[in-house]
Amino acid sequence: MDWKNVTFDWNQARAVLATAEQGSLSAAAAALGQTQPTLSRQVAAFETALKVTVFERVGRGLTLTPAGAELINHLQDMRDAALGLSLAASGQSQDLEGEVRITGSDVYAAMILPDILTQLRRVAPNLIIDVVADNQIQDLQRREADIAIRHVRPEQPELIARLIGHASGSFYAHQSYLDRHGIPRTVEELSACDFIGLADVDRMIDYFKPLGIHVTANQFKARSANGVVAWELAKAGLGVLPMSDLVAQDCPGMVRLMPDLKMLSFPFWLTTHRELHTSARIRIVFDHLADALRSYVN
Amino acid sequence: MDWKNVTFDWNQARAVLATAEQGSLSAAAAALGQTQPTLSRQVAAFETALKVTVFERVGRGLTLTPAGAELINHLQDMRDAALGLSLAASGQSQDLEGEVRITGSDVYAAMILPDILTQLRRVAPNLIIDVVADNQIQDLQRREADIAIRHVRPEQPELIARLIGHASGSFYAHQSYLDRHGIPRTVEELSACDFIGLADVDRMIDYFKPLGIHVTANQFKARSANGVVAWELAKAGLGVLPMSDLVAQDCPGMVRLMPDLKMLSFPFWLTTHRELHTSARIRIVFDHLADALRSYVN
DNA sequence: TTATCTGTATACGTTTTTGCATGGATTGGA
DNA sequence: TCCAATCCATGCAAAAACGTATACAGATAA
Repeated sequence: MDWKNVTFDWNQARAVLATAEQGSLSAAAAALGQTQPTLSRQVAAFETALKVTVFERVGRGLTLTPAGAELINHLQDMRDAALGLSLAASGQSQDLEGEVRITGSDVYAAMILPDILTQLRRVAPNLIIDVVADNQIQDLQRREADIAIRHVRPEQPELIARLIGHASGSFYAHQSYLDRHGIPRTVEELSACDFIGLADVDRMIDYFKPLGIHVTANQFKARSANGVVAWELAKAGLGVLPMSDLVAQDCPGMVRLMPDLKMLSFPFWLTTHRELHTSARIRIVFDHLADALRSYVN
Repeated sequence: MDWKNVTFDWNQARAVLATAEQGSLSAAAAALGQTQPTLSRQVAAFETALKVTVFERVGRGLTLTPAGAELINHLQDMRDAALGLSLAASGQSQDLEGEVRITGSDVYAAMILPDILTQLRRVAPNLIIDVVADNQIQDLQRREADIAIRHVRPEQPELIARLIGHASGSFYAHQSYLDRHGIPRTVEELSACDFIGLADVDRMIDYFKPLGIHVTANQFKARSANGVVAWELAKAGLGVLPMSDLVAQDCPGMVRLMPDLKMLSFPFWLTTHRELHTSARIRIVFDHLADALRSYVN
């Protein structure tokens, strides 16, 4: 590597960019937390060093010369890289340590969060992540968790919520079940299947009705309030279970039933308490979760 | 724009990258033209400012920590942008002025160079470009030109030559000619066409023979030693003319004959004299021509 | 026109950064 | 084991950069 072409003063380059974007040396100085004379000298020194007149001094304010305009894109590239560096560094910072508690349904906690947290480990290795897997919604204001992944918007206006996107769900059954009972191709055939029950069978029955699926409680031949267990029951061929497509799609042997059936799509909300604004620790986890979940949903 | 995240010392960032890539503070200092204590302090200050331990001091030499490794890509992005800035700035430099004489065949000079020189104007606005359009090969050592675009490698070993790539040629005729005489679909039919003559008709006849095209001098019903004129004669429908596909492809009305005919492909050489090594003026034109021609050829 | 506001350039004392010299520490080979 | 080579950290004086204060210039409005 030949460094000779890169030994100009990079801080002066930043000063030039700030001046160009802010429109004046004074504004740039304020933005960068320096003084106007400093910016003035840095910009002048940059022009001398690279032998390019970047600005035309026209009375009050400076104007970019055509030569300067050709350089701006490169300066912006430098700034963007510096911004990326800053973000990465704040993740790697030794100061960024401590515990962040994330809550989500047991299914998401078991099926989706591990991958995301593996990526997060790279970005912020000193954080300790506590995953609270519970289908009951935790109370963020009482600090039962710092960040919640839920399908409902929180009611409390004190909480900060970000809509990640919408996910869809479908009915799934294992191939072994379908081999024995046939593949249901209509809502009527589906209504005759065995189902796996989640926490509240009556709520499930009510939830199925608008889809045209009419079942009775005794069709729920296997039950578990734990979503992961219920999913395993379905994988064992014990019946049909509605499941988020996100979770189900990578599961071999499980067949998505009636793909044309329009199941309700449900929103993905990421919620946290006000400390998001003051805690870099929580912010970086929140932002990373938002990014990662968004890429899962889309 | 919020500059707070970017106000760390960018020169320190460069010091960190150089140290990481060179493997030691001493080597980095030598590469950057500074001293080892300076680098030592810059790296330490960077680590303090961003609260990241980038290097592990292990006896002789430093080793990147995992946290540091996460930052290297961003640092390289910054460096790459700085390099781009440096190149652009050297083009825009007020010092980069004077004349550069480029020679090439009249066809390339008229049909290809203008576009390339328009781009070059943006990159190096203070240069004066003199285009020597001549089908005779100019003598670079006698400074009849600074840079030559040719299809032959220069014999003199004192000259610097770069192979740009290979271009192909084909026979072309105007639609109006083909309307009158029909489209030749075999070498025999092509051998019966009228041709446009360039400088030396006998050499053209010899050149056609290995392709299976046998013509006589009196089939060259129109002639010009000037390639652009010959091309215009062909566009007027006066006959068939072999032409570089590069030049011909964007010419409406001109039809490429027998696309399956394997015409010889010819190399593109960019040649200059030794001053390339000492003149930024010539170097930037040479490099820009090489880039632009390469994108034309490929 | 004049007063005022906004913005840039320069002088000067202070702070920060740099290079030189040096000491301490580790590695590799005699 | 000892020596030489290599490399990093630190003290100190010189050099460079910075901030404060101020002077100067164009734009705006009374």
